Amino acid sequence: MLCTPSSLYLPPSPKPNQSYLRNSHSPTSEHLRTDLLHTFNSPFELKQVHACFIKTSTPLSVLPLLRVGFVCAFTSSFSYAQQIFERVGKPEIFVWNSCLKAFAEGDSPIDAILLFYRLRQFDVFIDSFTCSFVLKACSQLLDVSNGRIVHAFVEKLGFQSNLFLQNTILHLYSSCGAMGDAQMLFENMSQRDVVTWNIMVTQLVKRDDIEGAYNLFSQMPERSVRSWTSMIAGFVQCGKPKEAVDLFVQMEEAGERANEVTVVAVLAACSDLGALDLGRRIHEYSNRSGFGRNVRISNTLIDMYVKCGCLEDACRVFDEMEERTVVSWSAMIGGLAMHGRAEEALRLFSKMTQIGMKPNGVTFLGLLHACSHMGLINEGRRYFASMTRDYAIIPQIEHYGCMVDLYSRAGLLQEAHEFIMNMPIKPNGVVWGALLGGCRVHNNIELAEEAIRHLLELDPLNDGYYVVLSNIYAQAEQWEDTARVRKLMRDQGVKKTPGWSSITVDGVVHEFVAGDETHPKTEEIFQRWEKLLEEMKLKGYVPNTSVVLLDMEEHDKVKVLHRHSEKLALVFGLMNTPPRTPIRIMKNLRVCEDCHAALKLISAIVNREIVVRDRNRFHCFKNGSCSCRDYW
DNA sequence: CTAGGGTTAG
Repeated sequence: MLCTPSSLYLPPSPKPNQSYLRNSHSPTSEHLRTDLLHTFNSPFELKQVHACFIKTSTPLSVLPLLRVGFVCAFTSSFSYAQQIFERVGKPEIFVWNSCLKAFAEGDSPIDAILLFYRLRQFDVFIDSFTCSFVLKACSQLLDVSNGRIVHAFVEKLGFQSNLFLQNTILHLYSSCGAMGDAQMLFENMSQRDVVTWNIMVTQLVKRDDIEGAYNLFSQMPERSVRSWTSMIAGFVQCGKPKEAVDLFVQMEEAGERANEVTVVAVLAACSDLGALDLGRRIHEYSNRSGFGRNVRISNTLIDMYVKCGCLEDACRVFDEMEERTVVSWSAMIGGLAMHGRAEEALRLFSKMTQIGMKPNGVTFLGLLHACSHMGLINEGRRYFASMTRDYAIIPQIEHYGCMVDLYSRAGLLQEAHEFIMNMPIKPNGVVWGALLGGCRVHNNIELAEEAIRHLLELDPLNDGYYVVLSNIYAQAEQWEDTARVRKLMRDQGVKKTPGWSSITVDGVVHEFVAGDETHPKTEEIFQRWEKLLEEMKLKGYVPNTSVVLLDMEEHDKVKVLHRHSEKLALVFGLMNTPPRTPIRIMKNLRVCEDCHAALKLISAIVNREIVVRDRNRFHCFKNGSCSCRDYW
């Protein structure tokens, strides 16, 4: 087999710890470049170093053996390395194992596999450590074929009872998606420990089998923090943040202390739920536990505060970070965009590039969001062009979605349509949906019908598109067409997702569904609403019933309108929180025009800040206006 | 010198 390392050069060691070669008075300096000791890249250079060592009576143990291994393993000098290792006085396999570990954990795990074959070729004695590192490399590469070969070696060498190796093999099969093999191995293992179970739980989660994962989790004879964390992270990943939080509470009750990874997972759950109280509590816990400088935790905190509507807190976390990654910048830029603060998002981006931080695709998604939310057409165009030209980032379908959204919202519907037709990748439901949304705002029935033709094919079960279309017809007073859309929905078995809003008061989440009269405080809520309504009317509020699609009398439409979930949640919030405190509401759908107008007026009447987290952005109502500047 | 969990987008 031809063995060539995946990269010709290893990066030099960060800090040479032998300083006497750097000393200019040393006789070695004229024979040996000072940095060569740690950076030799060929057997020839190695021999130069070696010769110098002999001349200066330097012990061979000073040689960086990982480098010797790397340089010799893939050249004809394999036996040269063997000779050196012999003289260093360490068992040969010990040194090769260190090389394997470095390769397996570095950025070229393939080299570990290649080295393994070299070791076999030279009849080097293989031990259990060798197998574990090569197996790790196979897992990293999702290379189950080579993994099976190593597995066979493990059997042949009689390591069946080595639990470490069994776990590594289990990890190999499960992480490569060979769940059948993994399952069989798991069931046949003569002994298992907590790691065995954790591997299974984690991998089942990764395969989207959350039930299977939780089933195993429940059966575990003992659990470690990692078991809890895997399961919590699993619930977050599959969109069940409530379950994640519940499990976290159980974990605390079980007396297990959260570590950094747990904190990240729970904070992510808080972001999804908009659970600000818990988020703050975890933030304090994290600081108390000394996790304050963990970059990933800070990144997740930024996102948590952003999604809980506390942009200022997010900024504070960002500002106080000692070290920031591209994720930190992207999270902050995306957060500003979500809150409609486009100028600041763009400014942050230039600051980012000024300090030499390289943006990635997600950064640009945030920027494009900022532009589309605020109608910055030219800037959006510029950034879209720049990402490929200046940063070699290939736009993904999400970026195209943003661009179509940008054009469509701004009313450039023809451009949006042309843009879709010229896309190098197949447009998805989000892309056509963005065009459809623009058609509603700008009343373009023809293009809306074009969009829906594609949407019926791409995403026929998504109720949102039908609703938007019937909205468009309703606005044009084409009632037969709205009826037709309703029939289409019935035929397809699609039902409109009920709108709900939630508000947290004193740590308790109150949920309101549109039209809901089951809340114990319903009577008081309606009374308070009627009072508010009078004041709103004095300020010029007129119910906008065009958003009600049901076929009914006008005054019934008004009734439906006034039972929209965000209105219920808001009134409940006004009744149950101290005056002047901000009110935060979460909503599963987008805010309708009527609620938007109503909330603006109410914010002025009651002199409160009302923050609403919509399906795709934030609205911050204050003194009668909204942070989205009515562009959404 | 050996095994298992984590962040931005949706």
